[in-house]
Amino acid sequence: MARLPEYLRALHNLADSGDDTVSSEGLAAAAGVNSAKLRKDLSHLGSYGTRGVGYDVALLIEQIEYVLGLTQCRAVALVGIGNLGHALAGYAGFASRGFRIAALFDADPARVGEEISGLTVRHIDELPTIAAEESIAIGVIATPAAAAQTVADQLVAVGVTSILNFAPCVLTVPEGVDMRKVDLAIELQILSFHEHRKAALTALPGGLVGGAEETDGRAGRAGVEAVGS
Amino acid sequence: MARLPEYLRALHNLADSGDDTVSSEGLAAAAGVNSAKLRKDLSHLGSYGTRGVGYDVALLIEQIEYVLGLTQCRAVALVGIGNLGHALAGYAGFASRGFRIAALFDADPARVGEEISGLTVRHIDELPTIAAEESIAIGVIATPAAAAQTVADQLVAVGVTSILNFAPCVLTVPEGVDMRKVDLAIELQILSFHEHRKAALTALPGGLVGGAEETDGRAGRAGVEAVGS
DNA sequence: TAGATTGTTAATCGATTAACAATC
DNA sequence: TAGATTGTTAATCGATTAACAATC
Repeated sequence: MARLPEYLRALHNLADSGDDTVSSEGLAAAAGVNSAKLRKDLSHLGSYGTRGVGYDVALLIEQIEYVLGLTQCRAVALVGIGNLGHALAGYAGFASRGFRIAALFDADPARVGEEISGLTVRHIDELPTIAAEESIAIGVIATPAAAAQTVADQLVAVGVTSILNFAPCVLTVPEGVDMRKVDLAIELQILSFHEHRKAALTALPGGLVGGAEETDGRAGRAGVEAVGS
Repeated sequence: MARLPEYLRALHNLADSGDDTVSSEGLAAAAGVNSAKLRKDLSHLGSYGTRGVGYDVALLIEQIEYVLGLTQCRAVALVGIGNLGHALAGYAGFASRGFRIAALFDADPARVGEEISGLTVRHIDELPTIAAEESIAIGVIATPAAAAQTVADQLVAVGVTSILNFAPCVLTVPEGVDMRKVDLAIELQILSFHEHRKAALTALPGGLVGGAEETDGRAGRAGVEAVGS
């Protein structure tokens, strides 16, 4: 299911290129996955392909958008207008994919009142009022870690049941509230691990260097997968 | 392995609280995982716990940092200094967790020369020179999708073997180059799916409302897991 | 010794994927 | 009909987790 958005993006690209039909092989390549996996994923949506032909691009876009609930534009509240919050507020990719940033909040009075791409930053205390006015569906937390749990509680209190957390901490929410997390530093740390591993491999006594890079790479990956990467 | 950074963060919090020992149960709770999973993960690093006592916080931090290769500070090159690039360049969370943003690049001459938190934006053509000077270990791509593959190729050409991609597209890199992807719009689309599902559940004919929320929530989750979320 | 907690086993579960029958 | 491609089966693989022996 988490792969449907990736398929959707690939399908939009295909539609823009003028293709109106695509095989599982072709779409899988565009989305960077195995074609059997793609067919299995799509079969969960129902049967929208034609054997011997492929999938109708426009129809599949329609179906995936329906399943993802993208046929209605969802209102997003963004809390924490620091560096990252500023970037998210101005990120064009949200609007172009069915989301509307409907309100910006911060706890710092110095930031309240600032205008960012057409929206005024409100104080977090105004959340209940504005959440009702704008029927906020999704909350995005871009505050420091210390404030994040309080903000999550406030979002839940006004009825938000989907939260995207950028703060580097674990948040607790009630059953029924969906929470996703993006931690930029953790992404780098995972890459750092791979760097470290690759460095260790090339330093191995008797290890091959240069031309044998591919083979080494494969061996290294297998080792990583064994510890659960 | 992808969970080690999360454990590390929890351990740092514990150390700051003055704890010098922690049980698998306690650390698992702080990191938001099952304690059996945590013990299994840690056992892959070697045996650093004491039966009947728990784990030594300082020792475990040391071990995880070693495995993740965080004992050396890694130099990061950031390419694409738009909205998101600005935020990443100023993000304090990188420096505090063992990474140094060593260079900023953009292809737009209008952006070259701008100064952001002490660094001057360079033209992407200067990448080969500066990558060598700063021994860049990790590349971060925050360009529009259309430019991302070219940038990835350029990074690979100067010897970067770890890339974090924020552009909403699939990138192809040679064997041996590690690639991670963060797509902010996809995160929202996944939340949108859950919103859609929850709305469908409450609208079910004969569906329970109000007090039965928890039970509904569980049923909903089970249904989602069945389609592979 | 008694209590606590790790490290590991083994069972379970879900995700992946090759292969192929169904069918356009 | 022949070729192509889906939808599904079944085998495989890895990840999760309860349970417990080892041991501090």
